[in-house]
Amino acid sequence: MEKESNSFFDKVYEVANQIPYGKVTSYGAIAKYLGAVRSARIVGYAMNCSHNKHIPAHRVVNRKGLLTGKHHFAGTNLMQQLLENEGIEIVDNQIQNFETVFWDPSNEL
DNA sequence: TGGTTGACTAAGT
DNA sequence: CACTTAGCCAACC
Repeated sequence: MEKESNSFFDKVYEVANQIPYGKVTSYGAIAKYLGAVRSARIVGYAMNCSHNKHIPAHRVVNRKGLLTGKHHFAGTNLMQQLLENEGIEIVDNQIQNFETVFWDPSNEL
């Protein structure tokens, strides 16, 4: 039951799990919370393996609020469907009112 | 052990 | 204002 996650990935998973319902965040925000703003790419890389974990990766988008990683989901618009199911409006793969639904772990945690 | 990759971000053209 | 280039850093082969 070791929760000591030495890997950067596991740290990302913990933060992603703390994303509240109906909210989204960016890779850079998670990286910033982990103290590695420049490792935003690593966060996205970690999400690549999130399928094995129970991580709401659909709540994590890039800084522009664009669903860049939707291609990695099962369906074509599965990621968008999940977000819309949480009350988030998405048009052209871009989150509307991004600032409204944006959740910054560094600010909330 | 070393080199490539990538669900990013910021800056430049 | 939109596209291009460069820097970043950890995991993967």
